[in-house]
Amino acid sequence: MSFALVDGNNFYVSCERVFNPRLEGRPVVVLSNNDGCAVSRSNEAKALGVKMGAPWFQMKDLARKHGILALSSNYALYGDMSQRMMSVLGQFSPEQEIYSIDECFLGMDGFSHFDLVAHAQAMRHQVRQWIGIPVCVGLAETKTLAKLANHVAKKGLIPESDGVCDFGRLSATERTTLFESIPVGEIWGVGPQLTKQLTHRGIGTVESLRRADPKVLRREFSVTMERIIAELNGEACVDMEEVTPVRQQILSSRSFGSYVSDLASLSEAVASYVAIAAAKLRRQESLAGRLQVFIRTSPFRQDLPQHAQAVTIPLPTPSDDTLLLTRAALWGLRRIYRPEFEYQKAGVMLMHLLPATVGQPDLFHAVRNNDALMQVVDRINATWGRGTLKSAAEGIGKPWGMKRERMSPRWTTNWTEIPVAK
DNA sequence: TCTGGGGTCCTAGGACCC
DNA sequence: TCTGGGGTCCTAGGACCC
Repeated sequence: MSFALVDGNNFYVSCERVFNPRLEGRPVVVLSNNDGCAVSRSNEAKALGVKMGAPWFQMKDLARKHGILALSSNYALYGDMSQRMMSVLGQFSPEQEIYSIDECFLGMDGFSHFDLVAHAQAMRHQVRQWIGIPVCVGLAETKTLAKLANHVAKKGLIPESDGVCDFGRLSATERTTLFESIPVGEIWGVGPQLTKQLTHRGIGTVESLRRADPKVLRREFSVTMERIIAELNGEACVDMEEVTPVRQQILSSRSFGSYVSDLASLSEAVASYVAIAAAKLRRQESLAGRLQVFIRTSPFRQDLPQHAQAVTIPLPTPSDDTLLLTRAALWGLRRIYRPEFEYQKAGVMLMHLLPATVGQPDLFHAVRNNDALMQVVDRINATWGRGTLKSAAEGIGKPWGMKRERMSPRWTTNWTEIPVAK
């Protein structure tokens, strides 16, 4: 088997730079919702020590001192740029798995007569020219190794690699030397906890994990660890997933722009999250058997009284009806709500999903379910934008809504915000 | 003042079945 | 001292990913 992993460099920042060249060469970060944490950083920002996920309010001094520019996240822009990038990359292989907003795997089986490195350079060039996003490419015989090769390409660990790394071109000893220099935590699937436990056992590098006994580590950790070791040794255990599998749960939650303690605002928020989740549910043609509502205060504010609670509501029959789901959610919210707390976040999770075609309607389905209405709502919102048609329970002004003070325009998805050349 | 959102997989343990 | 064997389903919690 042979895989390529293509990954956009500092993806959100790169999207912003496409439409605002003044960001080029400067330290830039893109913040999470509510302008909370740094989730994408330009190389210049990384060099200044801005860590992934660092709370922005703690970095204000650093930002002032070095002129770091911060932007609110603009998912309309990133989502659209992602689709464009993926469609260009999809032309370089018959098999493509879109793994996240900024990366995809390409199946490279049958490309053995190609110069893979030249092929990868062609991808980089094409994406850069047509979309404006810089990407790196990793090539290897398993997905785990392709991810690792991508890391090597991005960090420039092999001189003159120029954004592409093909493990197939390394001799056995070159591989060993390289793997001995990479910490075990860089491996796909090895997070902070496993890094700590592995290092404790004297397994601190990629090479030492590759040579570890898979049976022993399976007993001490889990099958996942055994698979990782096999993949590091070139035995492919994880195949391409070309059709995105339907979700098994759908979650919609947000932090509030400021703390909320009244039931009316919480109800509006919960109703809004139900609408988002239910629309996703209908798009994948599923029904939900259960719905969970949760609310919580800020865990970072231990100086304030804490409350976090969830309630799961089994639905009488599986449903995808926003109005019915909203009623269930608000019923649940009233059960867990306590007026004396300052809530920071609420959310709704749809669970026990099953395909709409096998859902068993009960005798009163036709009178109670709003199938036709939902279709109209989805169609109108698809044409005119999310939230054009909504339930009154969602509220109008949404004063509890997200803080986004530094948002760039939706350059590519909204006629009124399209860039103008003067 | 201010700390993201949305997922998956795996394991353990309890309830329950015959 | 010793109390069957084999299975499913569900939930909670932990770890990981981007």
